[in-house]
Amino acid sequence: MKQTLTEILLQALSRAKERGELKLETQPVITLDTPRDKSHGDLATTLAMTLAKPEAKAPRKIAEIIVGNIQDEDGIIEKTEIAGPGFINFVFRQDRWKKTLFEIDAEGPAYGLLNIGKGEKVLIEFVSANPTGPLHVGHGRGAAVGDALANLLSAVGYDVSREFYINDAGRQIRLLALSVYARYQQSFGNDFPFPEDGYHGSYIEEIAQGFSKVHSDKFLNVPFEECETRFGDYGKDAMLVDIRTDLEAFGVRFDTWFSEATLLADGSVRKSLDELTASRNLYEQDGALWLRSIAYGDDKDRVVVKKDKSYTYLATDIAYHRNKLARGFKTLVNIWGADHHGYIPRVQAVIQAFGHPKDSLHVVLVQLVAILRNGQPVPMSKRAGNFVTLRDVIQDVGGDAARYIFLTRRSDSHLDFDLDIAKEQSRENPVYYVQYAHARLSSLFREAEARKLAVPRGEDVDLALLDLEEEQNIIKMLAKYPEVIEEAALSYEPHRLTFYLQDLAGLLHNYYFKHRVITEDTARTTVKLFLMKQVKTVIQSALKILGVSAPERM
RNA sequence: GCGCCUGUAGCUCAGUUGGAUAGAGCAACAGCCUUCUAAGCUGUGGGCCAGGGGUUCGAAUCCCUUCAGGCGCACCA
Repeated sequence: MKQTLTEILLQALSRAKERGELKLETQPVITLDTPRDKSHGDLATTLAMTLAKPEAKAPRKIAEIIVGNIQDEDGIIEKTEIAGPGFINFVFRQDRWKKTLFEIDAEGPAYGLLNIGKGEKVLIEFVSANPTGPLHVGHGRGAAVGDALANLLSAVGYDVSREFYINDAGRQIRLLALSVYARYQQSFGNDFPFPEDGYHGSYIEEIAQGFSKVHSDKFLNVPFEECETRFGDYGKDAMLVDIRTDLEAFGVRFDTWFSEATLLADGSVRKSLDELTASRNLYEQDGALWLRSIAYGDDKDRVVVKKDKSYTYLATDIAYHRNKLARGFKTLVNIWGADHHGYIPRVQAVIQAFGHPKDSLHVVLVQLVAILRNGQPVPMSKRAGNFVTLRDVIQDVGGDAARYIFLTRRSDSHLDFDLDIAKEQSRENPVYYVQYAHARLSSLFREAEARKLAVPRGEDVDLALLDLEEEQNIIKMLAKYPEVIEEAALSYEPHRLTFYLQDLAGLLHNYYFKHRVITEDTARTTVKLFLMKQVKTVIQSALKILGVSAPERM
């Protein structure tokens, strides 16, 4: 709808130019918005006002010229109106709106899906939690946002892969190994000192127990240095199983689990650094090897190989991102905790050093989640083993509610997750409002079936019978769905979809309360059922993208 | 000290990328079930969009500045 009107306006502009009524030295961008106030029409443009200055004419005058040149060959416009300082408001003919109902009916679950991405490959990396402890709520937020975003990008035609990057190299794994080793020793009564900065959570004891079940006391007299990888691998694998289980319970599945350690093992890191040295993106100074990140907009150059010849974290990240690009992904999306924001320019520098445009890497920052209990913040420290796990939250408030809470906020805004409120108000949680709308519709169709009413198809209905204002509003909301999908996907903001759903469900509840769908009037019943069918389709589609279930009964 | 994010109703948050009279959900108050699910609907109250300055036809939105909160500023990962 927006598109056809844009074309009509473009034609009007070129006609005005031909006639010499407008100069149009530069082609203006045509923006069309849905006005807040319904009396301002279905769509409005500020075109005349933006042209006022370059044309040196009064905005209303320009608006008149534009309107005078509009040719509406297909007859979709009911009314055009110049308002206020120079808005041009358009009202569409009602039958044009109603066509969207046929579209939805014909396309079913495919309604709203677009092909902006044209099958281009996108890699979205998210969660990527260290395999040294269970997932906490913050990871849950990242998982919800990443998964919904992946769904959105698929919906607009990208070929999306989900990836979990496993930080299985480096000091934290050694620390994990030592923590498990210590608990292992202790479980046999040995007075082995627990590392001060080790992982104190009770899950370490469980891992140690699991280890002794497999290996019994075989390693009791082996010094840590000789069996570090044994304990490290065991602990890491156990944690990964845990993490994967939690994510699946949360409805999130990854296409690939990418191990950092393999980058070191197969020489990728060395190869990447050689490549960057050859392209003069690395240089040596003070015995260390540096990346020229300043050249790409970072505020300082960064060390990749330390004086002692060991790699920094950035070195493996260089290899990792090179690997991503080599796999043919044109767009890389990384979902990071907001505390990593300082790291963005560095990685964008890496991308550019490999000859790719800066914006082929898009980082979505997700603010950390503050957990509240009894209105008080719960201190969280992974080392101290004191934190609220994702698993706890799923058990407490349910996966659907948790996902929805995460997705009802812009990802870079702070989030207070009050456990008590989430639990107490779980029946009044906004997610139920939307799900309830779906359950009501399902129930409606069960009732229709019980009365032997067929689910109507396009050819059976007379849309002229949809004459209520509430019905108009619902239809217009349904027509907006593709735009919402597009905007949410292209701005990487899945929360927009939750707000849309909220609005749509609100209209539905209001309509459902005021008007009966199934009545003695067969023709009206049929067409109303037809409308309801399309609402159900859209709610289902949107909930699916958010990763929230659409229950048939509640 | 430098940088990033945030500041909108009592609370939690949206705000169509600069548009017309700033919205929703909770919470509060007053109503609505004989009829397709009341996890719903209707109504009321509630605002110096943190403060100040600027840009222009027009600012919650862009720029400058002050204040407040959070987070970063490693040859850690």
